[in-house]
Amino acid sequence: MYSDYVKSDSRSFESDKQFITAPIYYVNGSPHLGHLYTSVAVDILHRFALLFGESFFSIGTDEHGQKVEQSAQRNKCETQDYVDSMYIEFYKLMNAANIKYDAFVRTSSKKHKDNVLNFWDKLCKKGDVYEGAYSGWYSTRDEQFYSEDEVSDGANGKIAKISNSPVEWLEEKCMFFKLSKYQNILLDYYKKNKDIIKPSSRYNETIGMLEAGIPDLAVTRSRFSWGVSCGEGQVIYVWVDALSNYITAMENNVDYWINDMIHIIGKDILKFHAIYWPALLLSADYALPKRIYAHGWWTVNKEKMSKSLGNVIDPFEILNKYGIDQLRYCIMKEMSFGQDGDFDHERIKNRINTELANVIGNLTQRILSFVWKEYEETLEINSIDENDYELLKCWDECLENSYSAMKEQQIHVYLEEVRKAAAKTNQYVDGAAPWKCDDANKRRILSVGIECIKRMALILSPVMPEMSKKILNILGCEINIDSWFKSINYRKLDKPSPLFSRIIG
RNA sequence: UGCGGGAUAGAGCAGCCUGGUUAGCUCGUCAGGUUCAUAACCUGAAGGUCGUAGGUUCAAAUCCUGCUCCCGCAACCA
Repeated sequence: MYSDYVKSDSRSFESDKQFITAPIYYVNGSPHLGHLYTSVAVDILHRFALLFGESFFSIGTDEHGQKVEQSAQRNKCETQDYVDSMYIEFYKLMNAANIKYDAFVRTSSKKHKDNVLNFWDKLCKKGDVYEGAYSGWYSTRDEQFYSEDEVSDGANGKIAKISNSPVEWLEEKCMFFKLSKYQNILLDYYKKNKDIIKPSSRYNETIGMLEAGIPDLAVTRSRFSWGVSCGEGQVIYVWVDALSNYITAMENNVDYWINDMIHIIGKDILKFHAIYWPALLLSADYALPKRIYAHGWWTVNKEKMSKSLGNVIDPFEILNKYGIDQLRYCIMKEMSFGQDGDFDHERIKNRINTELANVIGNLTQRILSFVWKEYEETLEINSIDENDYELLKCWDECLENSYSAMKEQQIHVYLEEVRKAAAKTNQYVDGAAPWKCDDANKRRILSVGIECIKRMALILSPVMPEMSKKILNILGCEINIDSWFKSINYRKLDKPSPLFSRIIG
């Protein structure tokens, strides 16, 4: 019966590929919870996709711009030395959080700068870049020009309405990108492809911005030099520089990955990814992204996370405090992907104790230690009854539902599916009560239990790689989806120890 | 003025796009059960007129309109 079950339930999942990107982080400040969150989210989406097919994951650091230059000056060091030291912080975070990227792009690297010039060249050849003299209100802080109706009188002179940052009247020669040319093209495109920008509220926002009209973009700066020079004392606009990191990441495989770009971004950089970037891509004759997903922001105990409030969460500190796997799980479970969420130590603790220690950890422990105590040899499933079948079926559904949720970047839905299946398994063990059974039934029940543990470890491997590795090593399983339908093959177990310890106090 | 997000049991959320089972879930509370397991696990109960007023519909938490309240829109910044 079990072999029939395996046969009838083996299904092939669509094996496609994706090029998934995290933003490149601005090195003007230290890493915080937000950087950790974005990185982990993309890492999970990446690792999940890897179970079924191909995925390429890029991330990096944005190291150019006037503010970086100024920070370096304040710290009295060479700009390159300054960005090197900041880069290290982000690099460390990747290791500390077990982020398995394929490419880490530093915008100050030669490779990237060459690529930016190459990209720039394409825009110029297309005839989308023209020289103009810009006169307008310039904000150093925003690194941006504003028009007359975008500024107002502040206490100490003119300020930009949108950001309240001081502006000064400036006339400078610079190059423009014909962004307006792409306004209607993008509008049409998005209206025909409503599922590119997610969540849908961000789609609406983008349509709104496009309908409001987008003027041509000043894409060079001459007020500072820390960037990619395009001649005559001009430096390429940071966003043109930064966005093209995605091309740099693909190196020689642009043709291979370009059709499968999935950008995961914070909601603050929607405009750059949903409008500027696609326009630039069109200009350079590249394919457009197939998904742009903007996630929400963290508050801390319901307050905005900010330096002045002094409530910025240090990612290294909490990783160290709660554990890597635990924290990866908790921050993803804490908010619906796309919505804002709140960080609260009490809730993290609570979640670790209940969902991880009590449900997932304890379930694993009660089955493994039972088997460890009673059996010397392999426990394979050979016959199953109705209840066993129902339970295994439930895990298959979990797999399918998780798969479709993750196709839509619904990480929280996937995690909830797994938690539900784990709870079902606990119910099953209680109902079957193997501790009361004769040997044949005990073997049957525990073999099913082991199978469930294997599946749970497999499907959670994108979120908690270390925990999964620990279990799957015992059971002799590879981390790919074939293992789901392959029976396990293990020796006498080592004495199992709890996966997650409870946090007391 | 404006833009965006939100309002669902004591707390935190899902569901809303693609209206249709007794509106779900987690935590907490209360009462049982169980002992394989990390004082864990299982069962059951109490607790919501889904912010408000209308509209569309055979049917609305779900679609439409008005209103009220809350959060964000200085800097850092995912």
